[in-house]
Amino acid sequence: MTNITIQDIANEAGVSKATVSRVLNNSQAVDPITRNRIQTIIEKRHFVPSATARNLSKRTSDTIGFVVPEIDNPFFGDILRGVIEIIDANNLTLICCNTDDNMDKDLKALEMLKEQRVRGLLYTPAIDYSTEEEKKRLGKILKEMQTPVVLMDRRISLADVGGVYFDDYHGMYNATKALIEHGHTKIAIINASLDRVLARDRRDGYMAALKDAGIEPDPRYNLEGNYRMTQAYELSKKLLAMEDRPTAVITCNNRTSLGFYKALRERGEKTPRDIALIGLDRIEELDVMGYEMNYIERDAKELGKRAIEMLINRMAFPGKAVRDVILDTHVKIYKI
Amino acid sequence: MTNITIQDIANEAGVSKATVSRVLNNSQAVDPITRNRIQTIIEKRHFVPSATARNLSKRTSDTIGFVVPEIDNPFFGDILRGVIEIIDANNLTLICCNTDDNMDKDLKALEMLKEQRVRGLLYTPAIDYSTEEEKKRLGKILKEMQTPVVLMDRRISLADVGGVYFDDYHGMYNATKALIEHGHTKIAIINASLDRVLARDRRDGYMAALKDAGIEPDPRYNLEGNYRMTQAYELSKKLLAMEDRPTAVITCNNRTSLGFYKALRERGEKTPRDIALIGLDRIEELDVMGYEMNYIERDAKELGKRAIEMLINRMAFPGKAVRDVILDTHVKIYKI
DNA sequence: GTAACCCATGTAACCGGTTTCAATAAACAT
DNA sequence: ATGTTTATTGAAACCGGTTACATGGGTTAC
Repeated sequence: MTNITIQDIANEAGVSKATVSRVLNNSQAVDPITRNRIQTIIEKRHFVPSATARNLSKRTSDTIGFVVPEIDNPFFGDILRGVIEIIDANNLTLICCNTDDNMDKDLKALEMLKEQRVRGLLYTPAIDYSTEEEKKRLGKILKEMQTPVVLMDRRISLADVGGVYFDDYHGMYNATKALIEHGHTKIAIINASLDRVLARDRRDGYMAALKDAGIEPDPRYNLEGNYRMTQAYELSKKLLAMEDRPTAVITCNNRTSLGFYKALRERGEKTPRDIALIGLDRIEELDVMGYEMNYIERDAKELGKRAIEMLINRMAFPGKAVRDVILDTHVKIYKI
Repeated sequence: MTNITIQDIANEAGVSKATVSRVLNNSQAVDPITRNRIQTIIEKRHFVPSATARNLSKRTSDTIGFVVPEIDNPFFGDILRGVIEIIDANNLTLICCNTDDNMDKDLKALEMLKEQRVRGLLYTPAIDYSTEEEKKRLGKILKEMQTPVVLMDRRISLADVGGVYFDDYHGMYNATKALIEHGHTKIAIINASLDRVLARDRRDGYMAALKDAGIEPDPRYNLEGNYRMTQAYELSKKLLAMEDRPTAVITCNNRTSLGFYKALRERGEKTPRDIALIGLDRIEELDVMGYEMNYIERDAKELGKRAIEMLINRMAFPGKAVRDVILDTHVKIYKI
């Protein structure tokens, strides 16, 4: 009933388990005849060695942790897809965690992954931490994991932690610029919390474009949300109801775009007739349907690939200096 | 540099590692004073015991395998989300695999999960196996895993394997019926491969509705695909170009719906003006945008929850008879 | 013929936990 | 005071692999 072990194979082959282990790992010369005999038995018995025992013995594992805030968001789904492709190609194993953008769940997930002794960590931190203390705690836990960490999409400044990010600064800059070139001056941005570097980058790109065009930014157009559709919807509702409302809007992820659209639609309005929109991230379904949403394109699958590649590299060369990867973005305009 | 172990804690506390283990597991009475001392040290040192060692010693694990064909498809993303919620609540660990609907990758993933000695398996088999031999091989591997298996969404008849499925028969029946009631008689179905039970169920539901209405089915309207957008697109293109083409179409998943729309749009046509459509599965983005696609609703997240719940139950009561769960579907019609 | 070497394999310790069993001391009963 | 029970803890084996080191037979060199 119980699982067959290396000892069972050794017994049946009349050798010691060391020899079987050598066959399994191709680690030392084994007499071809013996090797053959052992391999035959292994196949006949469908013996698969226990990764648990191997990991314990080797004091390592081939397991990678993957922690993101919203696994059912296509953005992270695409990232995950990219990650898994490389994972498969390298015979690694992926443990997935979802945090709902809730730092408590982040910490719980990291704890669990430490317990699992993962070899590396791919991580998009929750948006909701704020205090310096929480940040410190996070940094400490990451350090304690004794394992390379690669951040995805969202940056936190921590020593020794690499990351793959999008160039949201220029994404926002170019999107804003495109709107300005089409005559817009009252441009709103539905951003995430400015506590976070990424959101500040986006705001900076947006501000820089305004400044370069000599447009005075209106603080009322500078919205802070949390990446969720519901909140973007609420913010948009207010925004659209303003008497001096903007003529163009930029969002900060796919959910925010949808939230904006929902609010807009409720008013019986639409883009670009009543207001212009440039969304952050393509929404595949809309594109296929021929629904022409302008967007800042970011290749999430590519980000996933680059992140896991960086992680594997860091696993291979632990000492090597960390260098972030910044991925380009492209502004795709149908009609403003 | 290396990880701190139970022995380190024991040394520092001046006790044996057995006692530390007892504290960790609350498994036996330990003098409150000793317990306190040990716990303090554990916290001070941020000791997290190795799951690997524990698993080896206990000859079990808290790890669940999750194998699906297309992790970046929102349908599976939703399932995954449901699964993870329950996983978290039960302090389990989830290993994710993607198969691209390719049975070779299925087998490779299952092998890997066996190696990891997972406690249970959530599995949506690839669509592309066909021969009896392959099916046998799959059954054998699943049996060899010595672990409960719960199938998700796609059924294969194997002894001792439970599953959670949607009632696609009635979904299709009701969708077809709705179309008929709106006057359609030439109704096409873009299905998956009829090698599979699920696709046959759907065809049966569709056929039954036609029969109940006294409509002779047209074999040319009975399309077989592979769940992918590209193929649905090709099939739809041909279908729409037929001279005696159907007046209504039913698809078999979200990708198929999009493929159909793409083909339709290329012809400058749209629903429901030129042809009626009922898609299988809601497409959230379209719904939010107010794009009124009729659909057969299936709650994928709920399926995920039910599947992992069933799995946990089977882990707890290994002997218990297997009983499948069939989830209802609802036809949502905007305009036909 | 013997020393030096190589090849194939076995022995045993080890990884970091859990668990059974035994030991000791304190508490209790008589 | 002595025997019995109970509470707390330690010693040691075990889980299923890996690996450093030892062993022994067969070659080769001289």
